[in-house]
Amino acid sequence: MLDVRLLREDIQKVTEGLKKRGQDIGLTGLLKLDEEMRRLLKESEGFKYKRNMVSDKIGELKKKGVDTDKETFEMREVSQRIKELDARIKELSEDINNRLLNIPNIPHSSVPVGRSAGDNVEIKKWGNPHKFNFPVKSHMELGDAVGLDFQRASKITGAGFVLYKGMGARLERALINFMLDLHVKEHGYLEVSPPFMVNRESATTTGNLPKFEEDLFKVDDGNYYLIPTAEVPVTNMHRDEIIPEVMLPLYYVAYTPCFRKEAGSWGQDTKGLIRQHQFDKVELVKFVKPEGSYEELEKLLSHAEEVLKRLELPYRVITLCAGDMGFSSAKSYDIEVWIPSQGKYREISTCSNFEDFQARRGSIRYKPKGGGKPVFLHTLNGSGLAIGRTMVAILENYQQEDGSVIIPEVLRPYMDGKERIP
RNA sequence: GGAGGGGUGGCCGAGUGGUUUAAGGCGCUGGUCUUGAAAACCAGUGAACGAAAGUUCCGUGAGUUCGAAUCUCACCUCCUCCGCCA
Repeated sequence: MLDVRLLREDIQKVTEGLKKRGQDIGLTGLLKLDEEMRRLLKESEGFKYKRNMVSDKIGELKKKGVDTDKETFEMREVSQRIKELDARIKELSEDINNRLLNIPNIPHSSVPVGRSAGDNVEIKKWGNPHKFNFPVKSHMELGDAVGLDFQRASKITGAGFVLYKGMGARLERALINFMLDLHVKEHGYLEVSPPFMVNRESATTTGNLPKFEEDLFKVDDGNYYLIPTAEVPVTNMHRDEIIPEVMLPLYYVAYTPCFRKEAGSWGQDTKGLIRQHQFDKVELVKFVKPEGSYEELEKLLSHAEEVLKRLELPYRVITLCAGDMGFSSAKSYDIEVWIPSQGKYREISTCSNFEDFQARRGSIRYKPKGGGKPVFLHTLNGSGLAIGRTMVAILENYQQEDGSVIIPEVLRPYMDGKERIP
């Protein structure tokens, strides 16, 4: 959420920032509402001051046994007026808030201008795609032998789900454990295992609500939502909290399944593991002071990259252009892994700095050491990594002519030393 | 699912209609004292809006009243017991 004060003080800057995203949002109406609300608030407070004074006086007079009918009658009207004003103020502030909640974050100055994925900028490549001297198979073709069962998942639930069996299930679990261990033991993250359903407030903090409700699975029973990423529950760990400065930075890593409706992406990646309604992901989340948040983003990115380096999977990193970034992000990098069957790099992680956008929505602040007012901190997160797509990359990049798949060395300790599946 | 009891500042805890501008304690910060420390003593210690005066916040939301932490209703949540259950 943007700061209303920024709108009041520099509406030009905000408008330009949003234009960079390709969004032309009129803000003058919002400013008018804000002005009116503040005017009424002043008026209401004046009446409240009066009410408090006279009410105290009534108390004293009554103690002395003096008649207070005149004052009581007068205050009855004042109270009525306050009630009306407060009702209007509440309406206005709800309206203002709703509008603010629907405005995306302003891109950081280093973010390239652009409308869509075509304008993203590649900044780094690592590893070389392997040359195969036989026709490469897709992970769907390879998957059968290692226990990927799409047919049965579809019978059990429907399209967009997968059933892992045998060594496939084992490989998935190995990936989760490998990634968690790396981030916990070597990168200094605290492992958390959060709820997989969240309430409205939590989904609003991260920016999934109110604008993107159609992307979420709703659990009707309790007004809960299945999480689309661990970012949602983990970021909300500190919602409505004021953290002592000495506690910062906070690094968390969480493994969770993720549930997404994928509304609006019909027809893309309909087959295979790339796009599923449910997939597993290991997610990195940081709470940091504003000053260092962009260095923290670089570090976060390197932590996610490290997973691919150790798995020896070729990848590249791109900076997302303003138009291709997520709603809440101020700057995002995508890591894309090489997919041999498609002959291109595909997204496997997004690392983002949200600055204080989410912190403001969720009121997540820290208390400065030397005293002073609480300050909104900066939140960041990134996949480290998406398990399903990592599975795809391993199956395809490590495939052998006979249809078997070599297990990357770092995963073997998690698989009883096995070197190859099936 | 049934029955009962709670939710007050960083923490503990008093407060059942009007000097409560939320007592008191602990913790924390600063000071005095001390060779240094501890102890003792003194002072200061929540948040939002506002230039300020001030207004608001005692789980949340409605209501009663001139006036609500305090009374009424609904909801949320925690605890105890019973039942069911991984």
